[in-house]
Amino acid sequence: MVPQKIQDIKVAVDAVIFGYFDKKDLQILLIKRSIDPFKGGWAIPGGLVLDHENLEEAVRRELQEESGIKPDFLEQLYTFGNVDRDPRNRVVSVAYLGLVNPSYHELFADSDAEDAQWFSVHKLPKLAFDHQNIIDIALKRLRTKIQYQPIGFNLLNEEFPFSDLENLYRTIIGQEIDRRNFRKKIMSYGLLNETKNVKKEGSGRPGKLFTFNQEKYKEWEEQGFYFEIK
Amino acid sequence: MVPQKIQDIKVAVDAVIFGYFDKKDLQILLIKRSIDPFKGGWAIPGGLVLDHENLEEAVRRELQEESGIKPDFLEQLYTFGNVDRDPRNRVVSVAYLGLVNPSYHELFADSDAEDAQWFSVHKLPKLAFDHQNIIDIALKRLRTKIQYQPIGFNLLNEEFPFSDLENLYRTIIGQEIDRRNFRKKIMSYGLLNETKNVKKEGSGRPGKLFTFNQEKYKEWEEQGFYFEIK
DNA sequence: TCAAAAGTGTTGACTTTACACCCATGG
DNA sequence: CCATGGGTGTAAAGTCAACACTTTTGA
Repeated sequence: MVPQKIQDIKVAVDAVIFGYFDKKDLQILLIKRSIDPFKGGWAIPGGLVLDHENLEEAVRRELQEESGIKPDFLEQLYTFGNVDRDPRNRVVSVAYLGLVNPSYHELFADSDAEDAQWFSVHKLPKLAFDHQNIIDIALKRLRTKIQYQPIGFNLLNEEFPFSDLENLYRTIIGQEIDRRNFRKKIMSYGLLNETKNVKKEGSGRPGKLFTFNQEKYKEWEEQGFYFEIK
Repeated sequence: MVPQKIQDIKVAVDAVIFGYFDKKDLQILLIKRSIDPFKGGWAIPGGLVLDHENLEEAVRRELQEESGIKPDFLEQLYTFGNVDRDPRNRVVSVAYLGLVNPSYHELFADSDAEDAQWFSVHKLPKLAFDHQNIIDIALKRLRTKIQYQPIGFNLLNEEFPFSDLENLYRTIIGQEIDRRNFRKKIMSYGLLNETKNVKKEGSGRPGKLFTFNQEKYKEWEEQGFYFEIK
């Protein structure tokens, strides 16, 4: 196929992990680099793939090592392979997009990173390598994807008031939505199970709590829906 | 980030190239391997990335070398990185999806391949490596994508009768479509420019020839449309 | 004049949008 | 009783689906 000249390219994985805290912005997980290049700078988690592990295993391991996070949803995003991405070697990096409910995960920085933190997508620090570009692409994908697959639920608590879902969509899409029409649409998909519980905290009338229906989720995940928000 | 143990993984690119001949099935470009493993077997074009070239450059070079094809449309599909993909080394392969109008491209097998041929997606030979899997994923992507982006035009001649577009959709989606509704919908997007020419060959009433509107294409490519075919 | 493919409209069903007031609770 | 957020319906506009006959050409 190709002359067997020795190839000098490294393979890495990186992860853009989104988390959502109610009433706040959409957040992204960043780690502070403990080694050069960009030592002390912020970057998305990631690292070189080990010889014996599959790509997704590699991302999960790196996430674990660098931040303690185990994402609920994780899918391949895009592979970045330009020759000048890394000042040391040529590195081809397979980027993943992950979703996490941060209230179920404690963040800690392990050996491989000096620190790990959530940052609002609107207030990101300057990032190492081409990571800002990777995040931009991830955000675009998330915004598109949430409109035809029910992945948003991965960011919410197991039981959540309807308004959480509403705010999540508002936040991710960055656009006002009509509460009545939104509720009708979501309800029509049959994705939500009503529980008998109600939200306690906060002022105002307590909202019913919902869980989401895993079977319906799978159905809609496969066939997709069309959910344009006006 | 990660201990600098020497990594032993190779980086390759592969391409699933679709071509469409009027009145025929959708076709895929395959090459006959001239080296082991799978020597003499059929595979999708591809090969190792050179140190100094970007990923997309690598695919284009390999396609050129192995078949003489320069795809009109080419985008990254997915990266396949399981540990056991290749019996020799570990190879991570970045797969691309390409579209070509075969009547504008002569196929030839160059030094790197014994032969290069179009195969109907419905009559593929047994394929090397995990290439059948890659093709399955590419087909799925093509079928989905053609329903929200106007990429189909890349498969047609520069001037084409409306029925070509119709048949193309029928073929790719593998489903009957309503001619009247289809035409209305496509026309409403403003993607087509009517020419003064008509199709000559074939029996029956000659059809007007159309070209497609590059500017509108770009618009719709970015914003996407929603085109479910019933 | 026949066969083959091109071209073309309308109606009813359904879906989407726009829009505002009352309700339940806690302080 | 006030503030806060939760919960709900309807009508008009727009879009989609279903459906069949006429036109143009070449043989």
